[in-house]
Amino acid sequence: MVTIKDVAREAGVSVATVSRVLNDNGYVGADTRKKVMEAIAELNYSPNEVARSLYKRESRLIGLLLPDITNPFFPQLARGVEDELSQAGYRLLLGNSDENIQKELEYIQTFVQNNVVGIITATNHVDYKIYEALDLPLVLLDRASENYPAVYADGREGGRLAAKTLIEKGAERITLVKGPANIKPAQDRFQGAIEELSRADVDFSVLSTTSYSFEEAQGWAEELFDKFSDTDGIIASNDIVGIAIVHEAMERGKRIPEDVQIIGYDDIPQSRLSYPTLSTIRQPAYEMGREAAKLLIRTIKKEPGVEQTIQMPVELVERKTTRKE
Amino acid sequence: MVTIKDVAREAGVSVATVSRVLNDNGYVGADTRKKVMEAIAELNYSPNEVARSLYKRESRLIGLLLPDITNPFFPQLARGVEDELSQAGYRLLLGNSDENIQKELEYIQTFVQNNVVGIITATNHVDYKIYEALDLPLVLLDRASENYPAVYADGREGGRLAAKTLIEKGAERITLVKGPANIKPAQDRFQGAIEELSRADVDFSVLSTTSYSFEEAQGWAEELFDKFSDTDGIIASNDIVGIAIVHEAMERGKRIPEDVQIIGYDDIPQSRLSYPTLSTIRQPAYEMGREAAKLLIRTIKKEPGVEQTIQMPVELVERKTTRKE
DNA sequence: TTGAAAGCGCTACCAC
DNA sequence: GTGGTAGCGCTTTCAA
Repeated sequence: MVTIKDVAREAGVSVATVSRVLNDNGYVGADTRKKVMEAIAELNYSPNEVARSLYKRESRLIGLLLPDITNPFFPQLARGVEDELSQAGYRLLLGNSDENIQKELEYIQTFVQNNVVGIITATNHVDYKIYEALDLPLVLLDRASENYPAVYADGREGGRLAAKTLIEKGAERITLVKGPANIKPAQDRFQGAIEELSRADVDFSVLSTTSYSFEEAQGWAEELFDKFSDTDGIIASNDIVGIAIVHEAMERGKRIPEDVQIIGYDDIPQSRLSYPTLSTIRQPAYEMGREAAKLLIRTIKKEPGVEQTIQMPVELVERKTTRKE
Repeated sequence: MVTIKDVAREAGVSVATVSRVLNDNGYVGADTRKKVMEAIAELNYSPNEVARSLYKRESRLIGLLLPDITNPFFPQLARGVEDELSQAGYRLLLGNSDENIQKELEYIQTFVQNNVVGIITATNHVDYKIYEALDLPLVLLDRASENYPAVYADGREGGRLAAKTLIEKGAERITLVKGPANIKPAQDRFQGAIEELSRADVDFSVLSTTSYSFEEAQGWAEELFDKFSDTDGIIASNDIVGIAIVHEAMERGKRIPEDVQIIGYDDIPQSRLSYPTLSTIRQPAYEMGREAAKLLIRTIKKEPGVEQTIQMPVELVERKTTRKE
């Protein structure tokens, strides 16, 4: 490993001087600087971030905690975060929590141990003491909170929009799929839909589910049609479940959208590829990731007047599983 | 921040002793150990990984470089890597390269700067000098190489299997979709398919594509049916493209698998959710991630007799886009 | 404008 | 068994 000492020796100066040119602060004579630059190039030196981090008590690392990167909504978020962060010179320490508080604690701890300068987390456990005790910029992603800056889309509004859409498009026996109880955004959109449905003059029923996953989505779809075979409008808990429902409806020979309309949530990339293509409520995941990163960076840099919360717009994407008029 | 000094003071011992109980090496009296443990608990101390890393010249960090986490094949790999690694006490530094050598270089450099103990990379650029110069355990994931340990599935065999399957199931005018030229595994499976197709007594044509992405998959599918409207068997470059093709075939009123059979590649989770469900060549992505992590850990620990290469089995998953007999 | 040296938090060597 | 201390690679006073 080539260190700052080697560079100093090569350039015939002290390490202090090398450090100065490295960080571009303090006075350095033009020719000295040149010598140092040459030595750096010559030795192909690049500074040890760990030593820097130790001295300054802060690294260029940021911790990102996500429930499960395997769920297609999250890679979008992650990518948004990364693109913004890496551009600003930060690197990402990634953890999957599986919504499991234990894992979450462990990751947060190792983030701290590694001197991260900030944390972005999609957690349902913000109110645990570990977050309170955290002496670090924290931004919530895809989650709202009273106590921390957050970037999220308005789930309640999204739920309302989904319900309203189906009602307007003439669905009369609506089935609402309720996502996992422990996932906050799932409940928000559910509440929004309930609100709108209750207000309107339609029959509706609720299918309660406990996961968002590919593995089980098929099961929920089957259960749905077994229990509510005459439903003519389905509000899915997310696009994965939505796509599974579309699939199951086709299997059962239902005509979409004539017999049954289906609306998803999230607008994950593959919802454009289902057959028929899935109408859905879009959350701008990639942009949310970027915004969260930007917000975090501004907080880290202590820029004045940084907003506490960014609520991203939710939007209806009409495709082929809802009627046209 | 509470440091080892604070613990030492609290426990009335020296930092050396605290360090010994922390690392569980050297002699420590039972009662002394107890006092130290209590002090640690009392102060809620956890050691600074950065300081450790600096002294030992190695961290508990591992760099993972992937082309694009947004492509649904990679989260599976990433998750496999993470699950195995985190269990062994390592944490993940993540980077997306977009197959871009510049970004790749930058990430590798920051991995090194952060004292990672090893790197897992899915790169097409192994032969660049940066990897050569790397004085770190490296394992390739989803890529083969003569020079480095690697975990991958046999793309050639997979390509053959895809072609063989379609031929056996009676396709007579096969269209083979060729993936991006710069992506090694895409070419392997293509070559395998070509090989098998050439050997058999069938007509076939090739559609050349330059991406794997959701955004463009739809376009490739349309182009395919525009150019080869009478094809009765399609070998997709991956499942994304496969799903897009299934979708487009349905749009065009083709019966699947009667009029046209389609076979994908990868077995990403959503291929079970297309309509009809996509037959495909499965790569065990999650397991590949795990194996890569295990291999890396064994290399780091310098265990004797570590295999250089793990070739994972490729497997036909028959679903509804291929005929039954 | 430059260099010497302290110190970031930790580990490991050497004394006792 | 335990403590003192050098030193990991760097940045930043402070003096010169």
